[in-house]
Amino acid sequence: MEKLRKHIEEIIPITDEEFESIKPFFTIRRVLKNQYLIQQGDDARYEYIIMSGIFRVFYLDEDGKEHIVQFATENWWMSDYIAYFNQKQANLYVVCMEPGEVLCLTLEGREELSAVLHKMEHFFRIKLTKGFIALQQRIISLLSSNPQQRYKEFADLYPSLMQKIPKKYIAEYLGVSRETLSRLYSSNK
Amino acid sequence: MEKLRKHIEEIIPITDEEFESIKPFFTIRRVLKNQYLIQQGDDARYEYIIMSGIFRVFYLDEDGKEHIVQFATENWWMSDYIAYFNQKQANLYVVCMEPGEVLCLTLEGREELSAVLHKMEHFFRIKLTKGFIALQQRIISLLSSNPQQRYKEFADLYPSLMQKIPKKYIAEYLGVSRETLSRLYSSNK
DNA sequence: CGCGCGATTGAGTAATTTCAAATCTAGTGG
DNA sequence: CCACTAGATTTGAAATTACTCAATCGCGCG
Repeated sequence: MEKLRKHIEEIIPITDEEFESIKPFFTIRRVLKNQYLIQQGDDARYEYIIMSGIFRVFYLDEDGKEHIVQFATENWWMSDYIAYFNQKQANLYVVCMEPGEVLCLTLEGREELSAVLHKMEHFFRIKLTKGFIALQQRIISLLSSNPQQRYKEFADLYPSLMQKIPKKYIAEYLGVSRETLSRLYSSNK
Repeated sequence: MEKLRKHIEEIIPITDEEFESIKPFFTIRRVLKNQYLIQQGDDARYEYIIMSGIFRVFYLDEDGKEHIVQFATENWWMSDYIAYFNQKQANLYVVCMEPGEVLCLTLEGREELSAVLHKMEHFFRIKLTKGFIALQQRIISLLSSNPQQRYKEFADLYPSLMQKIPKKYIAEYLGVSRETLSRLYSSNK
């Protein structure tokens, strides 16, 4: 839980008392490799803050092909946010690639925290702002860069993930087939 | 300005007094067709809330090709958010396609409003949440749908824009050439 | 050692882009 | 009202890019 406090205080300092009131909203959960936190059809009851481990969030299309919405490691947030915020059934999957621990937060918890503690609403807003920017960057990248450039951008942005994640998932993140990705970096240095 | 109040109260009710304190943060600006609100290299001083008119936000790549980040009409927000939130120089362009009026808000204004009025921080958070979800939807669409499906999704989502916006910009939004887009709906009904 | 998963390679195919030209349309000025 | 123009759309054909499918290779783990 100390990690959570550090995480919050990267945005805004809080008192011991405040942190004590925040803690009960989060529950900790240990996750094993290949375990699913969310599957299509589930209620997306929680969003997860990652304490340790590596996860991927993906959409499975009608042809059974995976498309990766995001990777997530320490201090990242993840959920099927479309389902979570609208309290609908999940369309996405969240699965563990490297075992670890996550903190779970319900939407009611998030909203109550925001209502009761202005600082927490601020915290969530700032996190969302950063998330929003990151998504917009990715859209621009998808629209304007070819697969080769996108691969390079990804490698520059997330060097640590490059090491730890099978290339085929990176391909699914970039929106190319794994064969194409393989050819990109074998040919072009 | 009454429109602004209505816009805010779609999320959260405010008192007359509160609205009076909010108003001074916004300045109104009339915009002509083909006028640029932001150009690459500018300071992205403002975000804009659209009272009327139609706008597009786009990225111009090294080949001089446009890639549309978003369209915007009444009650939408727009800016080069990457530059705005980081207070860096803009990489994007914001240009008027149908004349109208916008409200302008600086980042300092946004932050001060958020700090002083918890309700406004709430308002911004909720708006960001919706924006975040929309961007994620678009990423999933870009990854998992072919141009034909994306075109249909766009038409379903924004039927009014279909009428008012030249097809070539829709192509740039969907990430296909205008020729390809043209062929899509000429062949496939 | 052998299995299973991931990565690579090759060949053929499908989709999209590019470039060029023709057509269409809305707005302007005579 | 008509002719003209600029921009938008469509069409055609060739070139490019990425995909699919299939086979092979490589490696870690039991």
